[in-house]
Amino acid sequence: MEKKKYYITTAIAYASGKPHIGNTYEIVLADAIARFRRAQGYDVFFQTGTDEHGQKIELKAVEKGVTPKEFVDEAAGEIKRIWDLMNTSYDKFIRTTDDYHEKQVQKIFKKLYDQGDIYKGSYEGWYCTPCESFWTESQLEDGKCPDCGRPVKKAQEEAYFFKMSKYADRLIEHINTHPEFIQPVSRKNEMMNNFLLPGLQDLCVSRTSFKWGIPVDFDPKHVVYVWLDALTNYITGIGYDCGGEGTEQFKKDWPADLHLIGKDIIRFHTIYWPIFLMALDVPLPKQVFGHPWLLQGDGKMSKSKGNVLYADELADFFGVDAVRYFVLHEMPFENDGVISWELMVERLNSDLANTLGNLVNRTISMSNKYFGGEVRSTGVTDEEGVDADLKAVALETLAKCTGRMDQLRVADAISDIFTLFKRCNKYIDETMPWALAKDEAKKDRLAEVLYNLVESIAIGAELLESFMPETSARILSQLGAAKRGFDAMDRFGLYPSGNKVTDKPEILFARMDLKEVLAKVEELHPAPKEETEAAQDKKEEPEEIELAIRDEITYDDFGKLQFAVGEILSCEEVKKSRKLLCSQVKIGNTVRQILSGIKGPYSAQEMVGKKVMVLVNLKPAKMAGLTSEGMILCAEGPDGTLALMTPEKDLPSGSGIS
RNA sequence: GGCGGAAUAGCUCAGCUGGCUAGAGCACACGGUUCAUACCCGUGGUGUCGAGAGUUCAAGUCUCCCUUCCGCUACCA
Repeated sequence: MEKKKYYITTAIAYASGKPHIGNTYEIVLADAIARFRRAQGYDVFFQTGTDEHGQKIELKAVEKGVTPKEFVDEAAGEIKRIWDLMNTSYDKFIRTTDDYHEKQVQKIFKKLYDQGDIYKGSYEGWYCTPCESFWTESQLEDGKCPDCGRPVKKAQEEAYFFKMSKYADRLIEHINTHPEFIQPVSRKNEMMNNFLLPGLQDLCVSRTSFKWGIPVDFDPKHVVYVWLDALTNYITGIGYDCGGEGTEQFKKDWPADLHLIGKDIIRFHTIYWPIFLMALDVPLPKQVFGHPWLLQGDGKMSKSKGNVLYADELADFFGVDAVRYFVLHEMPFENDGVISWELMVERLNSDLANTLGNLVNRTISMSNKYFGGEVRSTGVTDEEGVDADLKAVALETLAKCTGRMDQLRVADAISDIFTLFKRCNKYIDETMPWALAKDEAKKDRLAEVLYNLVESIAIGAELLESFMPETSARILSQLGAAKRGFDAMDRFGLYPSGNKVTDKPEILFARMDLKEVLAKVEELHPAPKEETEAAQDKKEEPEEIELAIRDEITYDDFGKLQFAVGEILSCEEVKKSRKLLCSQVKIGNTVRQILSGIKGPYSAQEMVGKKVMVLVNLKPAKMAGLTSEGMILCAEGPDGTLALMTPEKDLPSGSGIS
């Protein structure tokens, strides 16, 4: 019988630096799902990789004094090293600098252009001269270049656009008829309400402001927009051929069964990606799951504090499987999870060392102590039904896990397995093997109890394989048990009677002392003293601002702007707006209402009484439902600090400028 | 501002289409046990189920309103 295929992907990691534990979470999650599907008998293909183009990488390479290619070679190597360290079983590691990928992206771009989905237009946006980069309105941070924080100016550049709206109706239809397409469903509503239903904007799919990308072959001053480049990895990696047939693998594996991605890039995967595929006449992936994030314990992750957590460091402390267990178990389906050294130690001690490790250890110890390691089924069962209950729990665990995994509720699946281990611990208390051992007549009963335990643990350990492969193998090996396969999980008693467990059980997970761990962490990452931190901040200050001169204007142009001194009579916060303050400003004999985005740096109270410069003949505008009749002028520092512009001497309100 | 979500034990959360004394895990306390990595098992707590009003024989569970938090998104002259 032919196995059913299952194609799963992670997002490809951006090769700009070392991935922290939050980034690493995704590959582990995907690995757990992939392994589980394999165990279920699916023919799994699991792809991951790196996204290696884009301006940020180009800049980082320059900073480092290497070529972009050298830069990404190293970064990709580091990412792959961590993926391997975490024992992830991916089948393919694609890099967007791979030649077959680049070639296909060019062909795709050309095809879309030829069929009219991509057209040449001009792109108006905000240009940062020093960075030579374009930004959209929404990319700006406080109206400044998000990369360097310097001012930007409006400019135009030639660019290619994709006609998104052409496919919008089809996509809406698809999403509505495939409720499982976007997971969790709350994300579906966000995409519908914010993008699809209001109408899609055409997407700019080329850049001329930097070079490190895949060139548009028929117009080489453009490079392909990184997302169009990156997303196609899902098909190029398995042998898609634009305009051709594609490989056998492509025909078999596409469409993908699951794109596993972070919740921050759902828009790209559930709107742009499906539309690109529609334009290429390729079927859509079956499901996109935007998983939540794993956050640092105190929320303030910063390199200077040394509290960024990396998978390799955590693995050094706790072991790979403990880290896998933590990230998989602590991540709920929809909410962000939290990781910290404290929580890590807590989980290790209570779940791994106490519940699981100790269970395996005590069971093997008893087998050795009472029967020289031989585990024999005698069929002497109890009268109260304790055995039956244990067996029932052991036999239902696979079905419970399967149900959870089908819903991508990986954390719950692990909990189900631990429910079995806890049941085993309880079983020991109920049967009290040490008491049975004192009575020679109960020896057969004792043997049966230990057999039931070993068998139950063997079942649990095998189920654990998808999540903690190494631990699973270690337990089975200590028990002297072989894997039976999911198909045989419906039977209790497959552990060969008379088999022997190891005579020297190893500790699976040693308990750790939180204080010791924290002390070691402190040694590795001494927290910088506050003073030095402040000193560092100061050092960064005196950088001179590079002035970007805008287009020259005439005196007449300037004369159009009417400035006057205004006195703030009253001021209040605009409710439900993040930045707006609403001021009543006396300017000469008039009073105007002016809104300004300065809540935060200035409170409503401290505004009152101030004399400020106002641009008075600006066309009134509505903001947050209120009318603003003018603009209060502020100077803005490179870091976004705001300072009201006030006349240096006290002048009556209404005074003009000269 | 628009759309959506959440508010339940000290902490993290379950509670589907309304129905018996509101649950789990962790933490804490007490008791039991000793095979085991001072471990495991059992027992326990006040939970105004965010505030208020309503529908109903009956409401964490439905409706309205309020408050607070969160997500996406727009704006921030």
